Amino acid sequence: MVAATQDSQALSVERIIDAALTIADRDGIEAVTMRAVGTSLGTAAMSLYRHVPSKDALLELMADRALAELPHPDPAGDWREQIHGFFLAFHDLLLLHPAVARTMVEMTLAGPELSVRGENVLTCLLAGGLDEATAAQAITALTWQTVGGALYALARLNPAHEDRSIRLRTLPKEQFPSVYRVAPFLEEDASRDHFSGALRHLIHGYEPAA
Amino acid sequence: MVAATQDSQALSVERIIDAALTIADRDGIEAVTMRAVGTSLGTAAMSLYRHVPSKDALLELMADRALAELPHPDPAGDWREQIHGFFLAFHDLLLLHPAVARTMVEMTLAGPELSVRGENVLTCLLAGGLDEATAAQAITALTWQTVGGALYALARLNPAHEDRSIRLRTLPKEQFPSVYRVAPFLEEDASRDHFSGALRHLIHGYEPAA
DNA sequence: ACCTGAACACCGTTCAAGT
DNA sequence: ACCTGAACACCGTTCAAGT
Repeated sequence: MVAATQDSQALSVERIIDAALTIADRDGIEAVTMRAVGTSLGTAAMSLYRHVPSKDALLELMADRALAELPHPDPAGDWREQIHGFFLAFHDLLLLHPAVARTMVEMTLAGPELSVRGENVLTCLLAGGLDEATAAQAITALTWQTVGGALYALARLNPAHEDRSIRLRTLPKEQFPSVYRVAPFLEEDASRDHFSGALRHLIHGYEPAA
Repeated sequence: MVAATQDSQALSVERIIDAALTIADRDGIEAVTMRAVGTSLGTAAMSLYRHVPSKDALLELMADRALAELPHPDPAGDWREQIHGFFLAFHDLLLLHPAVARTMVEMTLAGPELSVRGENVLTCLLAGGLDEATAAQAITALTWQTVGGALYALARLNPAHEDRSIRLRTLPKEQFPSVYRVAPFLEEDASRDHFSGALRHLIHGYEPAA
């Protein structure tokens, strides 16, 4: 009649995805092991396999769940602004859920949440006057720019990055004059504004010739 | 004068890198284990640790070795052509060495081979009239576009990709009209020309205002 | 019928014992 | 001084035995 404890609550795909995302956001994607997810739900690791076929499938489900927080670009608005806003939000979301960025490069995602946004993005691009071939190319380019930019920002956030800055400064100044001229901008925090600017350049590159 | 031993038994960092790259190119990055590399050289896995501090370090060394095949962009030539040619060659190289593409997103690479090309790329961009901040942004954007594009092409080459095409066609046609309009271009082989075109758009986006 | 402990076939890396 | 087998602390996943 009365459930013994909250931990003994029925297992479900939803609860498994939630638990895995919590671990990933807190301790990183490498902390997401079937044993750890099981333990956090008070069950054996093997019980998860009744609801999820494999760890890879779980990673995809986690990504699609996180992607559900993305806004929907509005084809009625100015296409440049809609595209810019959407991919900036995408970038922000990947920084919040580093595990999703990693999953996106490991697997080719095509979950329901991403599909719906894809439809809207393509509608915006077509409404902006891009032909079908160019729109296909643009959505790919924008996505990789976003995932790449997020991975780059994430790499700079972790401690191991210090090594890289140090290595940059050990390059002989005479042989690397351009690196030294640009270094202050390469070393500055990979900020939201930085990515936002790159995004505007990319969108500008796809502007149909007037 | 000590004879340079062509002796196949003499272990060295160079031979370890070569053996690891051979395995990676033939069987994929997941086949690169310390045990496998050791076996292919006729030694125990543990012997490798005398020449290489860790597996991660080996992966970085492998990437830098492969990157040595890259051309050097020429700051004296037209900057658009030089940049385009260099990143297209970069793309080709990543398709030849899939392991390198993976390593580039896992770690922040800054080996000697990449540093030299970075200097030349930046010199081209500065010569093209980009200011320091924009040049820093552009080299990052171009790199991620290239790595992302290569990973995307590689993902389409492996068998698991079929699932994705199938999933795309199961979307309800009425709710995904734009996806269906663009689908033929999304599904066509991610060819060299496809990437080349995206690269031109990106470079065009960074063209200084006349 | 559902759950799970033990086990399997792997990893990277440590360490002490081998030559 | 060099090398390496065994071992440690992990993985994802299978499977048969438990309830």
